[in-house]
Amino acid sequence: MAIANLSIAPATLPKRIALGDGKAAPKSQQKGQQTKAAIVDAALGLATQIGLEGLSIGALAEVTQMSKSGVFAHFGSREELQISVVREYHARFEEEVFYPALQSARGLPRVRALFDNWMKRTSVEIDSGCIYISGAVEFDDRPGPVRDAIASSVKTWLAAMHRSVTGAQEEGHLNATANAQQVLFEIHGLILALHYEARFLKTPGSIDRALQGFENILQRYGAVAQVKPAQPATKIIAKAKF
Amino acid sequence: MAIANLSIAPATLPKRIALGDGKAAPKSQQKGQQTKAAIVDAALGLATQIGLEGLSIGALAEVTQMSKSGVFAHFGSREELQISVVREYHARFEEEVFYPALQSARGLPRVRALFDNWMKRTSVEIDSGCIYISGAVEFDDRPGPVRDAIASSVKTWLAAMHRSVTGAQEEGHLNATANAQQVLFEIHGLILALHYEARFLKTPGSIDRALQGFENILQRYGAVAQVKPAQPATKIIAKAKF
DNA sequence: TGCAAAATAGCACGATCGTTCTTTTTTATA
DNA sequence: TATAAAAAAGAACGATCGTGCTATTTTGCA
Repeated sequence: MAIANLSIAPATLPKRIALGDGKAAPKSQQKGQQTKAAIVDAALGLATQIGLEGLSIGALAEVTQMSKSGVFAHFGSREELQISVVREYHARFEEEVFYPALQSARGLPRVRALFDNWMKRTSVEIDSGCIYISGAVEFDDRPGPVRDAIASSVKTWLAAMHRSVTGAQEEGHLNATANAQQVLFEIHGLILALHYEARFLKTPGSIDRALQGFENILQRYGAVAQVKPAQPATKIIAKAKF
Repeated sequence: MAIANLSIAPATLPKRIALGDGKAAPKSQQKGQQTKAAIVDAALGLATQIGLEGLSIGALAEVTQMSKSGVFAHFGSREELQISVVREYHARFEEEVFYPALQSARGLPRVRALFDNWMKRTSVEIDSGCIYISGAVEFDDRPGPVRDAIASSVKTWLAAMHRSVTGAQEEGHLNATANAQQVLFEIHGLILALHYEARFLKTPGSIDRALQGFENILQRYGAVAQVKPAQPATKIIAKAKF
């Protein structure tokens, strides 16, 4: 199960075969997919730093110690390479941010876990860069499949966060009259401000400000006290009530 | 007087001579500065759409009906052209967002006016693009004078907003115990989320969400009711108290 | 009006880009 | 181990890029 039913098939990964499936894995291609995965991995590393548009096949060939045409052959076009990178990013985001949060109980704990994981990833990306943010800027008025891939991934993730918020409302952890879209917008703003101020402006203390902003949002939207989720968190603001 | 004492001299504009200054304006260069201003104007239009990195001298020459070398000669390097664009953007931002807000009274009215103007500009930039946002992504790990120019402009503006918030605290319009940096971070997040969701994701209702978010922030940080500033505003949430 | 200076155009350069085509090497299997 | 297929390399293409150099045009002033 992926973030949503419209999850993207990880075509670039070496097919993570279901263990003990009985049926032998399709043996037709092996080395190809393997090096393709290595190329996508390197491309993802380059793209997070210099952006999907800055990603060049020549530079990628140098990094992977391959020839330009050798790299190119795996994708058929630069655009297809970019899409593969977006898909790989999506898969890792899902694996790192979404899935682990499902361990937390439905309601406010899961909202907190999702945000915490999102924050952790964004904190790392202060150094490495974020494709969802740079890609949005690079493709915001350039229609095409790359833009569609990025937008679809982001929307999938935001929809997952949205579900967790409405879930928290249904559990009575958040004010039922609150507009979940509004909550999401404000949370999204915190992440974007963190990325901007920490990565570009290098403003110290940005992470704490994002965390504090999240607590402010929860408080405003009527979060009642919860036992903090298992993950080590930073600070508790909401007063105990239950 | 500019946003801050470290304001940038508008070297690219046709010298906006002080009217009736007595002294004759320096006549040594005229046509040159004039076409240079026209080039910068066209460059700004291109850069907001496709970014400072996407800005090419060839495309600029085509737009301005000039030769590549004719355009190039005015700047000496592409980097200098980019810096000129940033400076021009800064000047217009100042003129459009900062100065008009000084008409509003110190304190909360001025904070509201600054944010309203910022919102208006950002709303326009949903279609045209914003150099402070795209530039941050393009140059976030590329040191150099272009990055410095963008960062300096943004910091100047954020510092101006920061002063207005502390001013509102001194006037007793906002909670004196509030952290102004925190307030600014959250406001900045609203602008960034608006740009992201409206321009890239094309999510409807984003403008209203940013406006609502601003009211939420003011309410949280103890805004007492104010007579709304002269500018037509959208909605009042805070309850009357004074 | 003539003349120096400034502004603009023309042209070519080296570099890099994505892509195509052909050839060589490597892989997987019968 | 032989062989066909897949993977990778090599070389070249047209296009675009920023930039430098030289010629031409335009400007402003004596």
